[in-house]
Amino acid sequence: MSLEIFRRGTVHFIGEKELSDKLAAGQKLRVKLGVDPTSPDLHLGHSVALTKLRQFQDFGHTVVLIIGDFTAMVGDPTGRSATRPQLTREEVLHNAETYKEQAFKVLNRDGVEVVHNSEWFGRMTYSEVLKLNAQATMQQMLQREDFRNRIDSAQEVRLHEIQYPLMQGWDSVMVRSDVEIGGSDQLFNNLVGRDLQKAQGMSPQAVITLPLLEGLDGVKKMSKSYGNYIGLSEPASEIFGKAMSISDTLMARYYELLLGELLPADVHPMEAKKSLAMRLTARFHDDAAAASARENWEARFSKKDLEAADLPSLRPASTNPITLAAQAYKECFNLERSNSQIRQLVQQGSLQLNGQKLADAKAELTLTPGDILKLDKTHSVRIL
RNA sequence: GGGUAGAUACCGAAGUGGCCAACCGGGGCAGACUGUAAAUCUGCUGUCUUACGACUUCGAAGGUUCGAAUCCUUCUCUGCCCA
Repeated sequence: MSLEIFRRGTVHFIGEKELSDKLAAGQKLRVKLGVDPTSPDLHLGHSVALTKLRQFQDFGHTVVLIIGDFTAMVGDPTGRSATRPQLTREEVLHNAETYKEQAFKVLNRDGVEVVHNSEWFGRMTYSEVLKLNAQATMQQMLQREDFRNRIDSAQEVRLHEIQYPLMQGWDSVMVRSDVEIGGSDQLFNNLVGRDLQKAQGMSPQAVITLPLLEGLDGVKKMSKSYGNYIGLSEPASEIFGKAMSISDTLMARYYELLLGELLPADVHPMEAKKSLAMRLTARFHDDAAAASARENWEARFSKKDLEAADLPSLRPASTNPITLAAQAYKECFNLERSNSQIRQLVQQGSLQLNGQKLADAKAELTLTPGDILKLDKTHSVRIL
Protein backbone atom coordinates (compact mmCIF):
# COMPACT_ATOMS: atom_id res chain seq x y z
CA MET A 1 0.00 0.00 0.00
CA SER A 2 1.19 3.45 -0.85
CA LEU A 3 1.08 4.63 2.78
CA GLU A 4 3.99 2.32 3.51
CA ILE A 5 6.06 3.97 0.85
CA PHE A 6 5.14 7.43 2.01
CA ARG A 7 6.23 6.56 5.51
CA ARG A 8 9.63 5.35 4.41
CA GLY A 9 12.55 7.44 5.63
CA THR A 10 10.44 9.95 7.51
CA VAL A 11 11.21 11.44 10.88
CA HIS A 12 7.69 12.47 11.81
CA PHE A 13 4.47 11.33 10.28
CA ILE A 14 1.60 13.15 11.88
CA GLY A 15 -2.02 12.78 10.97
CA GLU A 16 -1.57 9.33 9.52
CA LYS A 17 -5.13 8.40 10.36
CA GLU A 18 -6.74 11.20 8.36
CA LEU A 19 -4.40 10.47 5.52
CA SER A 20 -5.13 6.79 5.34
CA ASP A 21 -8.85 7.57 5.37
CA LYS A 22 -8.44 9.89 2.45
CA LEU A 23 -6.39 7.35 0.60
CA ALA A 24 -8.90 4.64 1.31
CA ALA A 25 -11.58 6.89 -0.13
CA GLY A 26 -9.52 7.17 -3.26
CA GLN A 27 -9.03 10.87 -2.84
CA LYS A 28 -6.41 12.63 -4.90
CA LEU A 29 -4.14 14.34 -2.40
CA ARG A 30 -2.71 17.81 -2.54
CA VAL A 31 0.84 17.61 -1.30
CA LYS A 32 2.49 20.84 -0.30
CA LEU A 33 6.12 21.82 -0.20
CA GLY A 34 7.08 25.37 0.54
CA VAL A 35 10.48 26.70 -0.40
CA ASP A 36 11.73 30.16 0.31
CA PRO A 37 13.80 31.50 -2.54
CA THR A 38 16.53 32.93 -0.36
CA SER A 39 19.33 32.09 -2.78
CA PRO A 40 19.42 31.18 -6.46
CA ASP A 41 20.09 27.51 -5.92
CA LEU A 42 18.29 24.48 -4.73
CA HIS A 43 20.64 21.90 -3.36
CA LEU A 44 20.79 18.26 -2.40
CA GLY A 45 19.19 19.04 0.93
CA HIS A 46 16.06 20.13 -0.88
CA SER A 47 16.19 17.06 -3.04
CA VAL A 48 15.37 14.88 -0.05
CA ALA A 49 11.95 16.49 0.21
CA LEU A 50 11.55 16.70 -3.55
CA THR A 51 12.15 12.98 -3.82
CA LYS A 52 9.40 12.35 -1.32
CA LEU A 53 7.07 14.58 -3.32
CA ARG A 54 7.94 12.64 -6.39
CA GLN A 55 6.76 9.47 -4.68
CA PHE A 56 3.35 11.03 -4.14
CA GLN A 57 3.35 12.20 -7.69
CA ASP A 58 4.05 8.73 -8.95
CA PHE A 59 0.88 7.62 -7.21
CA GLY A 60 -1.10 10.24 -9.04
CA HIS A 61 -1.33 12.89 -6.36
CA THR A 62 -0.94 16.58 -6.97
CA VAL A 63 2.14 18.44 -5.88
CA VAL A 64 1.67 22.01 -4.78
CA LEU A 65 4.95 23.82 -4.84
CA ILE A 66 4.77 27.05 -2.92
CA ILE A 67 7.39 29.54 -3.83
CA GLY A 68 7.66 31.59 -0.69
CA ASP A 69 8.39 34.85 -2.40
CA PHE A 70 6.65 36.69 0.39
CA THR A 71 7.88 34.64 3.33
CA ALA A 72 11.40 34.83 1.99
CA MET A 73 11.32 38.49 2.76
CA VAL A 74 10.48 37.65 6.35
CA GLY A 75 13.05 34.92 6.64
CA ASP A 76 12.51 31.59 8.32
CA PRO A 77 13.91 31.78 11.83
CA THR A 78 14.22 28.00 12.07
CA GLY A 79 17.59 27.02 13.39
CA ARG A 80 18.83 30.55 13.21
CA SER A 81 20.77 32.03 16.04
CA ALA A 82 20.31 35.46 14.58
CA THR A 83 17.79 37.33 12.50
CA ARG A 84 18.06 36.63 8.80
CA PRO A 85 19.04 39.44 6.53
CA GLN A 86 15.97 40.58 4.64
CA LEU A 87 16.01 40.18 0.91
CA THR A 88 14.80 42.63 -1.63
CA ARG A 89 11.87 41.92 -3.89
CA GLU A 90 14.15 41.68 -6.93
CA GLU A 91 16.48 39.12 -5.38
CA VAL A 92 13.55 37.01 -4.35
CA LEU A 93 11.89 37.09 -7.75
CA HIS A 94 15.08 36.20 -9.50
CA ASN A 95 15.71 33.29 -7.18
CA ALA A 96 12.15 32.07 -7.56
CA GLU A 97 12.63 31.64 -11.29
CA THR A 98 15.67 29.44 -10.95
CA TYR A 99 14.02 27.41 -8.19
CA LYS A 100 11.24 26.22 -10.40
CA GLU A 101 13.59 25.00 -13.09
CA GLN A 102 15.67 23.12 -10.59
CA ALA A 103 12.74 21.54 -8.82
CA PHE A 104 11.70 19.98 -12.10
CA LYS A 105 14.90 18.02 -12.19
CA VAL A 106 13.33 15.85 -9.56
CA LEU A 107 9.63 16.43 -10.03
CA ASN A 108 7.56 15.52 -13.00
CA ARG A 109 6.44 18.78 -14.49
CA ASP A 110 2.95 17.55 -15.19
CA GLY A 111 0.61 17.80 -12.30
CA VAL A 112 2.62 20.30 -10.32
CA GLU A 113 0.86 23.43 -9.21
CA VAL A 114 3.26 26.26 -8.66
CA VAL A 115 2.00 29.12 -6.56
CA HIS A 116 3.62 32.15 -5.01
CA ASN A 117 2.54 33.08 -1.55
CA SER A 118 2.69 36.77 -2.30
CA GLU A 119 -0.54 36.06 -4.15
CA TRP A 120 -2.37 36.06 -0.85
CA PHE A 121 -0.03 37.75 1.58
CA GLY A 122 0.58 40.59 -0.79
CA ARG A 123 -3.01 41.67 -0.63
CA MET A 124 -3.94 40.99 2.95
CA THR A 125 -5.14 44.02 4.84
CA TYR A 126 -3.88 44.89 8.25
CA SER A 127 -7.10 43.83 9.89
CA GLU A 128 -6.84 40.44 8.22
CA VAL A 129 -3.31 40.15 9.49
CA LEU A 130 -4.51 40.91 12.99
CA LYS A 131 -7.20 38.32 12.68
CA LEU A 132 -4.65 35.76 11.67
CA ASN A 133 -2.43 36.76 14.53
CA ALA A 134 -5.26 36.29 16.96
CA GLN A 135 -5.28 32.59 16.14
CA ALA A 136 -2.09 31.89 18.00
CA THR A 137 -0.69 32.90 21.31
CA MET A 138 2.66 34.40 22.10
CA GLN A 139 3.40 31.47 24.35
CA GLN A 140 2.83 29.00 21.53
CA MET A 141 5.22 30.80 19.27
CA LEU A 142 7.78 31.18 22.00
CA GLN A 143 7.78 27.48 22.68
CA ARG A 144 10.06 27.08 19.76
CA GLU A 145 13.54 26.15 20.69
CA ASP A 146 15.10 28.66 18.31
CA PHE A 147 13.36 31.57 19.97
CA ARG A 148 13.84 30.13 23.43
CA ASN A 149 17.57 29.82 22.90
CA ARG A 150 17.86 33.29 21.57
CA ILE A 151 15.92 34.70 24.45
CA ASP A 152 17.96 32.76 26.95
CA SER A 153 21.21 33.83 25.42
CA ALA A 154 20.10 37.45 25.33
CA GLN A 155 19.82 37.61 21.53
CA GLU A 156 17.18 39.66 19.89
CA VAL A 157 14.04 38.18 18.42
CA ARG A 158 12.21 40.44 16.03
CA LEU A 159 8.46 40.51 15.92
CA HIS A 160 8.25 39.71 12.26
CA GLU A 161 10.12 36.48 12.90
CA ILE A 162 7.39 35.34 15.22
CA GLN A 163 4.99 35.76 12.32
CA TYR A 164 6.78 33.23 10.22
CA PRO A 165 5.19 30.00 11.44
CA LEU A 166 1.80 31.59 11.15
CA MET A 167 2.43 32.60 7.60
CA GLN A 168 3.63 29.19 6.63
CA GLY A 169 0.56 27.73 8.24
CA TRP A 170 -1.67 30.09 6.36
CA ASP A 171 -0.14 28.85 3.13
CA SER A 172 -1.57 25.44 3.97
CA VAL A 173 -5.01 26.92 4.38
CA MET A 174 -4.79 28.79 1.10
CA VAL A 175 -3.71 25.81 -0.96
CA ARG A 176 -5.94 23.38 0.94
CA SER A 177 -3.12 20.92 1.40
CA ASP A 178 -3.68 17.37 2.55
CA VAL A 179 -0.06 16.69 3.26
CA GLU A 180 2.87 18.93 3.94
CA ILE A 181 6.43 17.79 3.44
CA GLY A 182 9.36 19.45 5.13
CA GLY A 183 12.65 18.98 6.90
CA SER A 184 12.47 17.70 10.45
CA ASP A 185 13.26 21.18 11.70
CA GLN A 186 10.05 22.36 10.06
CA LEU A 187 7.83 20.34 12.36
CA PHE A 188 6.77 23.32 14.39
CA ASN A 189 5.93 25.43 11.37
CA ASN A 190 4.06 22.62 9.69
CA LEU A 191 1.97 21.84 12.73
CA VAL A 192 0.79 25.42 12.83
CA GLY A 193 -0.69 24.71 9.41
CA ARG A 194 -2.77 21.92 10.92
CA ASP A 195 -4.11 24.20 13.62
CA LEU A 196 -5.04 26.94 11.21
CA GLN A 197 -6.74 24.51 8.87
CA LYS A 198 -8.76 23.07 11.72
CA ALA A 199 -9.77 26.56 12.78
CA GLN A 200 -11.05 27.14 9.27
CA GLY A 201 -13.08 23.98 9.42
CA MET A 202 -10.81 22.13 7.03
CA SER A 203 -9.48 18.65 7.44
CA PRO A 204 -5.99 19.12 8.82
CA GLN A 205 -3.02 18.24 6.65
CA ALA A 206 -0.78 15.35 7.47
CA VAL A 207 2.75 16.41 8.30
CA ILE A 208 5.67 14.45 7.02
CA THR A 209 9.13 15.52 7.98
CA LEU A 210 12.33 14.16 6.60
CA PRO A 211 15.82 14.01 8.08
CA LEU A 212 18.02 16.99 7.53
CA LEU A 213 20.89 16.41 5.22
CA GLU A 214 24.22 17.48 6.60
CA GLY A 215 26.31 19.72 4.38
CA LEU A 216 29.72 18.99 2.96
CA ASP A 217 31.38 19.85 6.24
CA GLY A 218 29.47 17.01 7.85
CA VAL A 219 28.39 19.13 10.77
CA LYS A 220 25.95 21.84 9.87
CA LYS A 221 22.85 21.16 7.84
CA MET A 222 23.23 21.69 4.15
CA SER A 223 22.38 25.29 3.49
CA LYS A 224 23.10 28.00 1.04
CA SER A 225 24.03 30.35 3.77
CA TYR A 226 26.74 28.04 5.08
CA GLY A 227 28.11 27.45 1.61
CA ASN A 228 28.36 23.72 2.30
CA TYR A 229 26.06 22.54 -0.43
CA ILE A 230 25.91 20.73 -3.74
CA GLY A 231 23.60 22.67 -6.02
CA LEU A 232 21.19 20.83 -8.25
CA SER A 233 22.20 22.90 -11.23
CA GLU A 234 25.92 22.68 -10.77
CA PRO A 235 28.08 21.22 -13.53
CA ALA A 236 28.66 17.47 -13.47
CA SER A 237 32.29 17.85 -12.52
CA GLU A 238 31.34 19.98 -9.52
CA ILE A 239 28.72 17.59 -8.24
CA PHE A 240 31.12 14.71 -8.61
CA GLY A 241 34.03 16.54 -7.05
CA LYS A 242 32.11 17.87 -4.12
CA ALA A 243 30.66 14.47 -3.41
CA MET A 244 34.16 13.02 -3.40
CA SER A 245 35.30 15.48 -0.80
CA ILE A 246 32.91 14.39 1.92
CA SER A 247 33.97 12.35 4.92
CA ASP A 248 33.26 8.65 5.25
CA THR A 249 30.78 9.16 8.05
CA LEU A 250 28.90 11.61 5.93
CA MET A 251 28.98 9.24 3.01
CA ALA A 252 26.97 6.75 5.01
CA ARG A 253 24.35 9.43 5.65
CA TYR A 254 24.18 10.37 2.00
CA TYR A 255 23.67 6.76 1.02
CA GLU A 256 20.80 6.56 3.40
CA LEU A 257 19.14 9.87 2.71
CA LEU A 258 19.86 10.41 -0.95
CA LEU A 259 19.99 6.90 -2.33
CA GLY A 260 17.74 5.29 0.23
CA GLU A 261 20.20 2.46 0.79
CA LEU A 262 22.67 1.34 3.36
CA LEU A 263 26.31 1.94 2.72
CA PRO A 264 27.64 -1.35 1.32
CA ALA A 265 29.93 -2.79 3.95
CA ASP A 266 32.15 -4.88 1.72
CA VAL A 267 33.16 -2.18 -0.72
CA HIS A 268 36.26 -0.06 -0.31
CA PRO A 269 35.17 3.36 0.95
CA MET A 270 36.81 5.03 -2.00
CA GLU A 271 34.82 2.92 -4.44
CA ALA A 272 31.63 3.41 -2.50
CA LYS A 273 32.15 7.13 -2.64
CA LYS A 274 32.82 7.11 -6.36
CA SER A 275 29.67 5.17 -6.88
CA LEU A 276 27.70 7.64 -4.77
CA ALA A 277 29.20 10.55 -6.67
CA MET A 278 28.36 8.91 -10.00
CA ARG A 279 24.78 8.29 -9.10
CA LEU A 280 24.23 11.78 -7.81
CA THR A 281 25.83 13.27 -10.88
CA ALA A 282 23.73 11.09 -13.14
CA ARG A 283 20.58 12.11 -11.32
CA PHE A 284 21.01 15.76 -12.20
CA HIS A 285 22.75 15.27 -15.53
CA ASP A 286 22.94 11.84 -17.16
CA ASP A 287 24.97 8.66 -17.15
CA ALA A 288 27.38 9.81 -19.80
CA ALA A 289 28.12 13.02 -17.96
CA ALA A 290 28.64 11.10 -14.76
CA ALA A 291 31.04 8.69 -16.40
CA SER A 292 33.09 11.44 -17.91
CA ALA A 293 33.08 13.38 -14.65
CA ARG A 294 34.52 10.33 -12.98
CA GLU A 295 37.18 9.79 -15.61
CA ASN A 296 38.20 13.37 -15.48
CA TRP A 297 38.30 13.36 -11.74
CA GLU A 298 40.42 10.24 -11.59
CA ALA A 299 42.87 11.64 -14.09
CA ARG A 300 43.13 14.82 -12.20
CA PHE A 301 43.19 13.79 -8.59
CA SER A 302 44.12 10.14 -8.44
CA LYS A 303 46.69 10.05 -11.20
CA LYS A 304 47.51 13.70 -10.68
CA ASP A 305 47.59 14.06 -14.42
CA LEU A 306 46.57 17.59 -15.09
CA GLU A 307 47.61 17.29 -18.75
CA ALA A 308 44.67 15.06 -19.48
CA ALA A 309 42.23 16.91 -17.30
CA ASP A 310 39.54 19.22 -18.44
CA LEU A 311 40.68 22.64 -17.26
CA PRO A 312 39.50 26.16 -17.89
CA SER A 313 41.88 28.06 -20.08
CA LEU A 314 43.42 31.40 -19.43
CA ARG A 315 44.88 34.02 -21.70
CA PRO A 316 47.63 35.37 -19.49
CA ALA A 317 47.77 39.11 -19.09
CA SER A 318 51.05 39.12 -17.25
CA THR A 319 54.00 36.94 -16.35
CA ASN A 320 54.04 37.97 -12.76
CA PRO A 321 52.95 35.01 -10.64
CA ILE A 322 50.76 37.04 -8.34
CA THR A 323 48.87 39.08 -10.88
CA LEU A 324 48.55 36.03 -13.06
CA ALA A 325 47.05 33.94 -10.29
CA ALA A 326 44.70 36.74 -9.33
CA GLN A 327 43.58 36.94 -12.94
CA ALA A 328 43.06 33.18 -13.08
CA TYR A 329 41.00 33.11 -9.90
CA LYS A 330 38.92 35.97 -11.13
CA GLU A 331 38.34 34.99 -14.73
CA CYS A 332 38.16 31.24 -14.44
CA PHE A 333 36.57 30.74 -11.06
CA ASN A 334 35.06 34.08 -10.25
CA LEU A 335 36.91 34.25 -6.96
CA GLU A 336 38.43 37.38 -5.52
CA ARG A 337 41.84 36.83 -4.04
CA SER A 338 43.95 39.67 -2.73
CA ASN A 339 47.59 39.86 -3.59
CA SER A 340 48.43 39.12 0.00
CA GLN A 341 46.43 35.94 -0.06
CA ILE A 342 48.09 34.81 -3.24
CA ARG A 343 51.53 35.65 -1.98
CA GLN A 344 50.66 33.49 0.96
CA LEU A 345 49.72 30.64 -1.33
CA VAL A 346 52.97 30.93 -3.21
CA GLN A 347 54.98 30.83 -0.03
CA GLN A 348 53.16 27.71 1.06
CA GLY A 349 53.81 25.92 -2.19
CA SER A 350 50.28 25.95 -3.46
CA LEU A 351 51.02 27.51 -6.82
CA GLN A 352 52.61 25.18 -9.31
CA LEU A 353 53.58 25.56 -12.94
CA ASN A 354 53.58 22.22 -14.73
CA GLY A 355 53.91 20.46 -11.43
CA GLN A 356 56.78 22.61 -10.21
CA LYS A 357 56.18 24.62 -7.10
CA LEU A 358 56.80 28.31 -7.49
CA ALA A 359 58.89 29.16 -4.51
CA ASP A 360 59.41 32.74 -5.51
CA ALA A 361 56.50 35.09 -5.76
CA LYS A 362 58.42 37.71 -7.63
CA ALA A 363 60.20 35.66 -10.29
CA GLU A 364 58.67 36.32 -13.68
CA LEU A 365 57.25 33.23 -15.34
CA THR A 366 58.10 31.92 -18.73
CA LEU A 367 54.84 30.69 -20.14
CA THR A 368 54.19 28.58 -23.17
CA PRO A 369 50.73 27.72 -24.42
CA GLY A 370 49.56 24.48 -22.90
CA ASP A 371 51.35 25.10 -19.62
CA ILE A 372 49.36 24.20 -16.56
CA LEU A 373 49.13 26.56 -13.68
CA LYS A 374 47.88 24.99 -10.50
CA LEU A 375 46.50 27.52 -8.05
CA ASP A 376 45.57 25.19 -5.24
CA LYS A 377 44.34 21.69 -4.75
CA THR A 378 41.12 22.15 -6.63
CA HIS A 379 41.81 25.03 -8.99
CA SER A 380 44.03 24.76 -12.03
CA VAL A 381 44.07 26.46 -15.41
CA ARG A 382 45.61 25.83 -18.78
CA ILE A 383 47.53 28.65 -20.38
CA LEU A 384 46.46 29.64 -23.88
C1' G B 1 9.53 56.63 30.10
C1' G B 2 13.43 55.32 34.25
C1' G B 3 17.72 52.40 35.52
C1' U B 4 21.69 49.41 33.93
C1' A B 5 25.06 46.53 30.84
C1' G B 6 27.03 46.36 26.25
C1' A B 7 28.68 47.15 20.58
C1' U B 8 36.32 44.54 19.02
C1' A B 9 38.27 41.12 12.69
C1' C B 10 34.03 35.16 9.78
C1' C B 11 32.14 33.61 15.01
C1' G B 12 33.16 33.56 20.30
C1' A B 13 36.22 36.37 23.31
C1' A B 14 40.71 39.22 25.60
C1' G B 15 42.60 44.01 25.64
C1' U B 16 40.81 49.83 29.55
C1' G B 17 46.51 55.69 26.91
C1' G B 18 52.27 53.71 23.92
C1' C B 19 55.27 46.71 23.86
C1' C B 20 48.04 46.58 19.28
C1' A B 21 46.94 44.81 12.94
C1' A B 22 45.17 43.76 18.15
C1' C B 23 46.29 37.47 23.24
C1' C B 24 43.39 33.04 22.93
C1' G B 25 39.65 29.46 21.05
C1' G B 26 36.57 27.95 16.98
C1' G B 27 36.02 28.25 11.89
C1' G B 28 38.43 28.95 7.15
C1' C B 29 42.66 28.48 3.68
C1' A B 30 47.39 26.22 2.13
C1' G B 31 51.32 22.51 2.56
C1' A B 32 52.97 17.39 4.23
C1' C B 33 50.68 12.57 4.85
C1' U B 34 46.29 10.13 2.38
C1' G B 35 41.49 7.64 -0.64
C1' U B 36 40.41 15.66 -2.89
C1' A B 37 38.29 10.63 3.60
C1' A B 38 39.39 10.81 8.81
C1' A B 39 43.24 11.62 12.28
C1' U B 40 47.91 14.08 12.74
C1' C B 41 51.84 17.74 11.93
C1' U B 42 53.30 22.76 9.94
C1' G B 43 52.21 27.58 8.20
C1' C B 44 48.74 31.45 7.14
C1' U B 45 44.15 34.06 8.22
C1' G B 46 43.14 43.56 7.36
C1' U B 47 45.31 45.91 2.61
C1' C B 48 49.78 47.10 -0.12
C1' U B 49 54.96 45.49 -0.15
C1' U B 50 60.63 40.67 -2.03
C1' A B 51 62.10 41.86 3.08
C1' C B 52 62.38 46.56 5.85
C1' G B 53 58.19 48.94 6.19
C1' A B 54 53.74 51.78 4.88
C1' C B 55 48.56 52.40 5.14
C1' U B 56 43.35 51.58 6.84
C1' U B 57 40.70 49.07 11.02
C1' C B 58 38.11 47.88 17.24
C1' G B 59 29.28 50.64 16.30
C1' A B 60 29.30 56.25 13.86
C1' A B 61 30.96 61.29 13.99
C1' G B 62 33.72 64.81 16.45
C1' G B 63 37.34 66.09 20.42
C1' U B 64 41.59 65.70 24.21
C1' U B 65 46.79 63.94 23.70
C1' C B 66 53.38 63.76 21.17
C1' G B 67 50.39 59.14 20.95
C1' A B 68 43.60 56.30 21.59
C1' A B 69 40.38 49.98 20.60
C1' U B 70 41.45 52.23 25.36
C1' C B 71 39.86 59.13 27.97
C1' C B 72 35.72 63.06 26.79
C1' U B 73 31.15 64.69 23.90
C1' U B 74 27.15 63.68 20.77
C1' C B 75 24.70 60.09 17.96
C1' U B 76 23.04 55.00 16.31
C1' C B 77 21.95 50.08 17.73
C1' U B 78 21.14 45.87 21.25
C1' G B 79 20.36 43.05 25.93
C1' C B 80 18.54 42.94 30.96
C1' C B 81 15.60 45.05 35.11
C1' C B 82 11.61 48.48 36.49
C1' A B 83 7.11 51.08 34.70
